[in-house]
Order: sequence, then C-alpha cells, then structure tokens
Amino acid sequence: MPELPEVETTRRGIAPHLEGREISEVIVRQPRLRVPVPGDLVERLVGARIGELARRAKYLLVPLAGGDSAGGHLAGGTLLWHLGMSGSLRIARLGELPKKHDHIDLVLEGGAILRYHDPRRFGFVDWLAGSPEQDPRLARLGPEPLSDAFDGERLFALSRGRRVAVKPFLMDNAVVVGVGNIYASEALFMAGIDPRRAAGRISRERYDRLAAAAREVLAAAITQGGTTLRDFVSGTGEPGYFKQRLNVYGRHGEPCRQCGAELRLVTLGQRASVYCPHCQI
DNA sequence: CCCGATTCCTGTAGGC
DNA sequence: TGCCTACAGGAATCGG
Repeated sequence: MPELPEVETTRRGIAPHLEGREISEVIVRQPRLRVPVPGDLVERLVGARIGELARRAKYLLVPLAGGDSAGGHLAGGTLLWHLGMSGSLRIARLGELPKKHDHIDLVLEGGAILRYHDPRRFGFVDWLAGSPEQDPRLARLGPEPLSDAFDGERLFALSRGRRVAVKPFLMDNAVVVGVGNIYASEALFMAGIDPRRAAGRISRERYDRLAAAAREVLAAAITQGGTTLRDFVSGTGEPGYFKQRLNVYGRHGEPCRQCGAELRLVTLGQRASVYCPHCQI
C-alpha cells in the first residue's frame, strides 16, 4: 500500500513521461473516489501543460500551466493526488484497454497515458487553484522524514506528557509525515522499541535511534522501489521489492530474524502492530 | 488539548 | 462457479 516510498517511487517513475507535456484528453470513468472528482476537472486539464512533479507527505503534486492550444483562461493550478491504500498511477500505452478499477486516464501529447487504478477508492485527485501549501490538507503537516527538520529532538519534544503508544504517535502526520503502518512497524523494530510503550516515556537517546531508523528504512524502501504487498506498482508498472526486507510487518507468528522469538500481534490505534517481544522493549 | 472510535471502499483469506 | 464474515488501512471527523 502506498506510503511515502511508494509515492516517491511513483513520482520518479511517471515524471519523465509527464513533465513538459500537454494533456490532450481526460477520461473519468469513476468520479466517486474518497473525494469526488471535481466536476470541472476535464476542462481544467485539457490543454494544460504539466510542470515539475513534487511530493509532500503521501501527496503527489502536479503543477499545471497554460498550454499552447489551451486558450489559457482555465489553465493553471495544481493537481493534488493521493493514492489511498490501493491506488497506483502508471504509464500505459495509447490503445491499452482499461481494466476494472482504472478510474482516470490523462492522455498526453505523444500518446502516453497516465492511468489511475484504485480498487478500494480510498485515493482521490483534487484541483487546487492556489498555493498547495495553503490547502488545509497540507498546511498542518509535520516535516518530511528525510529532511533535517525530522530528528530525535523533535520526537522527544513533541512526545512529552503524551500517553499515546509510540507507534500511533510516529504515524501522526503532525509529528512526521509519510510513515504509515508498514514503516512505523519496521522503524520501531530497527530501533528496538516496543510499539506499545507510551510516547512520553521514551528517552531522548532512544528517539535519536528511532528517527535514524525511520530515515534508514524509508530510504532503503525507496531504493527498492517501495513495498508491494498486493496492488502497488510503480509508475512504470513494476512491483516494489522491499517486502522481502520486512522484519516484522505481516510476519506475526513467524520467528524474529534477529533472535528467533515468535513475533506478536497487537492492536494500537486501530492498527495491526507486529513486534518482537524479545528485541523490542 | 488529548485520545480513542468511526467512516469511507472492495478484494482476499479463512471458517464452515 | 460456495457462502459468509472479518480484515486490511490513510486520514478526516466526532465525541468524551
């Protein structure tokens, strides 16, 4: 499911096919996504030229400018795209027939198609008129986990007095963005921290380890093209290969790769959480 | 403010 | 080409 590494893998995969190209046609087969597809999306996009793709948290940002044949009065703004938990964006060839759950196509000049597939429809695409950072969905987000603004000091400072378990704390987008269930589980294993531990009762030193672990696991996952559990494919249609590197996520009942103890499953913040009762304290 | 619960959706797994 | 239920989850939202 798309977390930060999967969105980043998608951005890198589709960017060379999109940037600088004009959108010649837009096909919306299913407008009922998590957020309804804007009624004027097609007229906003047709004729627009795509700028440099960016990512903020798990959002993909597609800036639009007026194209040569647009007339121009509607061109501009930014697409805000979220892949939800089963969404993928990939490049399809002109003439490749859509399959079930292929909800949106952006047909580009030159014949490539950006195709959005999302069986569970938890994702969405929205159009923003102004600065993306002023959108309420982006305005209150914490720092990027791979930026200098994310470190053990921040985790320590924000967690004082908090009784919530450290795992949902790490998954809180106001604390740090982009860390979903998979990578929170893996980072806590790497740092040797019990996911059930109250966030406010973890030392500064251990938060330094946790921040470093989160950074490391996310960077490694990006290198591997993300994690494919079921649906995820990159912008070029490839699965991600980080699944084979997972130490705890989805492995409850199996032996810990470090110590051999049986991995345990608990629920924290309404999310399945797997941990090693021996290595994580 | 803090925290837990609920909601959206559909494919898959597991029990019978 | 068996039916039924539980579960997966990002993030907005609500209630205590």
